[in-house]
Amino acid sequence: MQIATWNVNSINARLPAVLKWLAEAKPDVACLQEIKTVDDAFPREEIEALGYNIQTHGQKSYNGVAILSKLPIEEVIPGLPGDETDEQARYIEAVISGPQGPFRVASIYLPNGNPVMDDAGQLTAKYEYKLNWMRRLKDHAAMLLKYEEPLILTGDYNVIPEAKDVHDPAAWQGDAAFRPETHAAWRALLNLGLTETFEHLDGRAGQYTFWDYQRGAWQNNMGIRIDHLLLSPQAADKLTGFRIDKDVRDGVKPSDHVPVIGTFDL
DNA sequence: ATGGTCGTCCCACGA
Repeated sequence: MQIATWNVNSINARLPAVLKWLAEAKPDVACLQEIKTVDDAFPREEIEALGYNIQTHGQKSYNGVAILSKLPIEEVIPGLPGDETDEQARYIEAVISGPQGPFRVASIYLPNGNPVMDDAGQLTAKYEYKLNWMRRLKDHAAMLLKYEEPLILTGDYNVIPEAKDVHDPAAWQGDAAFRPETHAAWRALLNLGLTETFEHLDGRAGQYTFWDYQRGAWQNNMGIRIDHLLLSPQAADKLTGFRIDKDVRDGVKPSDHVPVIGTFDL
């Protein structure tokens, strides 16, 4: 069972690249972020033709998340609980019918949070929104963990966990993905009892999931690791592999993120 | 060398 996450940076701009990768990698479940479209404009037919069921939580121009699954999708929760006034489409969760029983996945597009400081040296509303969103995610994850079922919380977390996960830590000092407050919120989430897939299986430095379009970042391997899979104990027990499909970054009209895939005996 | 690239949608803004 392959469960993937990929920030596609517009599903419609990325459709040829997404179809090519789905056909080659054949993930059973693919969580997409930044689809940048409303539900009605999602290219359903082309993706359904590859054998996927589709659930979207879209938004015009910005954000938007989706879950593609070759297996039946049962329950769907669009939107991160905890703030009825939050209008940004950054979370969708679904229960999937696996061959050995149901498991739960979430496709997460955690806020970027930059810029962190305003001219007066105060934290910006954008960064406060990121920190609040991370608190809401922690609260929701704590509730989900009580189900004691396989749970995979995956997506673009916009969090660089450690210095080894960035090409030049000094250059990213102060960025919203690498701030002490961000790291504290990240650790609080992990401390609920979630397992970080990459750290669990590999943990080596210099393996990235995002390279900026600017400054020849890809050509010079100036990347960061911000796309993650977090697992409940019941999912971690079934984890068998992990990979980053970094070659996708070399394709035609690539996203600035690449797919990240966990393999499970689920 | 203080720019540089995308995507959305048409004007800046977000990343």
